[in-house]
Amino acid sequence: MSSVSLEIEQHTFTSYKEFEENFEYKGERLYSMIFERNKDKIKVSKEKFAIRNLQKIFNATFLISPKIGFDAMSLRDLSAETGLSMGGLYSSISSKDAIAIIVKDVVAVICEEVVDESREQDDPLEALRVLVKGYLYASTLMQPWFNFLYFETKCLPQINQEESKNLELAQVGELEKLISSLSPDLKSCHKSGFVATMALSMIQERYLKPWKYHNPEKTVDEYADSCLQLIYRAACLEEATPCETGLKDS
Amino acid sequence: MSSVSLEIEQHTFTSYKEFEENFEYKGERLYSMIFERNKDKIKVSKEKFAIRNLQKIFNATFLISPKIGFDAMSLRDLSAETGLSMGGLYSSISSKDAIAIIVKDVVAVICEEVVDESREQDDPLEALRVLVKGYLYASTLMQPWFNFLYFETKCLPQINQEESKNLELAQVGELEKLISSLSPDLKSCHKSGFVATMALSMIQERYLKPWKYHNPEKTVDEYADSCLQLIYRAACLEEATPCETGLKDS
DNA sequence: TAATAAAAAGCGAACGCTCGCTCTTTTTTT
DNA sequence: AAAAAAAGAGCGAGCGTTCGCTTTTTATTA
Repeated sequence: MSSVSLEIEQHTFTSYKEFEENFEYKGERLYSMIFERNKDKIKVSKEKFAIRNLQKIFNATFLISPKIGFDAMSLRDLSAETGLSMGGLYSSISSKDAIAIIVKDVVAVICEEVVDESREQDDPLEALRVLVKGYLYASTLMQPWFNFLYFETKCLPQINQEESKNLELAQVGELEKLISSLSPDLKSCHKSGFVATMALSMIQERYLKPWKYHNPEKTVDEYADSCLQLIYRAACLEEATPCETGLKDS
Repeated sequence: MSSVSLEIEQHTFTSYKEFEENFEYKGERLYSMIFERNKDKIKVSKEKFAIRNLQKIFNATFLISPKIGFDAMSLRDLSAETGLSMGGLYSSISSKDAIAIIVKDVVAVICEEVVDESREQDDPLEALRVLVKGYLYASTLMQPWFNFLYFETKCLPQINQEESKNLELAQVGELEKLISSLSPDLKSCHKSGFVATMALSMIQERYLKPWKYHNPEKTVDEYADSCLQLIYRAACLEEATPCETGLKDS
C-alpha cells in the first residue's frame, strides 16, 4: 500500500522539454504498452505488426474523429485513412468500441503516473507544481488522447463512462487536497474546492481548444506558470508575485 | 449603428432569481421565437401545433443526446420519447441536422443579448459584472442548450461550426476588453487575455459538468460571486476581498 | 348549436443506403 | 511448406427520409 520509492530518486522535471524527453511512452513505447494490455483481444500475435497497425489506427482516429465525431466516423473511413482493409482493422482491434476504451485506458494510466510523481514530493508546494505541470505537460504531449476522451466519453459503455468521470474527480480531488493543505485559512473546503476546480478547468482548456493554442510550443511553459500564479493568487499564497498596482511607464 | 436606448432604462438584474424572472425566452416564448425564425422550413403552419411539437422534440433531444451523443440518437429514439411518429417529427423539423442548427441559433441569440446588456453599462466594472453574471445565469437557465452546442458542434455543417467557434471567441474577446480596460497595468493584452480565458472557462465549467452542480439552485449566485472575486484577484483589482492570511479562529 | 366540408396535422410502412462486423480466400512472412 | 497477416465481398440490422393515407382541427352553413 504505502509506496516508498527512495531507492531510485528520480529527478523531477522543470520544463516541458525535459518532461517530454523523460516521458515514458514516447513513440512506439506507447503502442507497445497498449499491445501488452490488450493481447487477449488482438488477433495479431506478432508485436511488430500489431504496433504498426495500432499506430495507424489511432493516428487515423485522431485525424477523423475530431472533425466529425467518433460515432460519425465509420470503419470504412478508418480503413481508407489507415490503408488497412476491414479485415486488417479487425485483426488489431476487437471492435469499434475498443478504440475508445483503449483511449480511456491510456489516459487513465498517464494520469495515475502524474499523481504518483506528485505524491513523491515532500514539500506540498512542490507537489502542487509537479501535479499542475505534470498534468498540463502530459495532456499537451497526448493532446489527441485527452481531447478524445473528454468529447467522446458518451460513446463508451456505461462502466467505462463512470471510470472516465472518476478520473476527473480524482484529479480535482488531488488538487484540492494540496491547495487546502497549503492554505488552510481560506474558508476550508468551500474555497479550496473552487480554486482546484479552476485549476483543472485551465488545464483542460488547453487540450480542449487546440485551435486556440496550436502556435509555438514553448508557451506551454508560460501557460503553466500563469496557471500556477493564478492558483497562488486565488488561494492567497505568498508565492504569488505582488500586484504592480499604480505603476505606469512612459 | 450607435444604439442609444435611454428612453427605456431597463433595470439591471442583481440575482439569478431576478434574471430568471425577466428572462425573455421563458417557457413558450422560446419556442415561439424558434418558430418565427424557421417558419420556412417547418411544414406545420399553425403556431400552436408547432410550439407543442418543438417543445417535445427539444426536451427529448436533451434527454437522450447527453447520454449517448447526438449522432447515436436515432430519429426512432426521438419518436419514442416524444410520442410523435416519424412523419410527425418531419412536419416540425426539416431534418435531423436542423435540430442541432436551431440549438446553435438559439445560443447565439441569447449570447448576443447578454453582450448587449453588458455594453449598455457605463461603468466598466458594472459591465464586467453584467457580462459574467449574464452569461453564467443564461447558460444555467439554458443549460441543455449550451451544453449541447459545446459537445455536438462537430455534428453541425462546416459553416455552422465556424459560427459556433466565433461565438466563443466573441465572448472571450468581450471579457478581455473589459478586463484590460479595468486593469491596464498588468502586462497589457498578454495577461488580460489569460484572465479572460480563465473567466470563460469557469463559466463553461458549470454547464459542461452538470453532474457536479445539479444540487441547490441558489449556489449559482455564490458561484458567480466566486468567479468575479477570482477575476478581481487575478487582475489585481482593488475590488478583491483582502486575503485573510494568518487569521485563525478556535 | 349541430352538421358538414375543407384544410391541416399526424401517422407509419417502405425505400435506398450505410453501418459494424464476419469469414473465406489470397498474400506475405517465417 | 507452414503459419500468420491482410484482404474485401457479403451479411443482417438500423439509419434518415419520404409519401400516400387517416384522423383531427378549423371554418362554414343551416
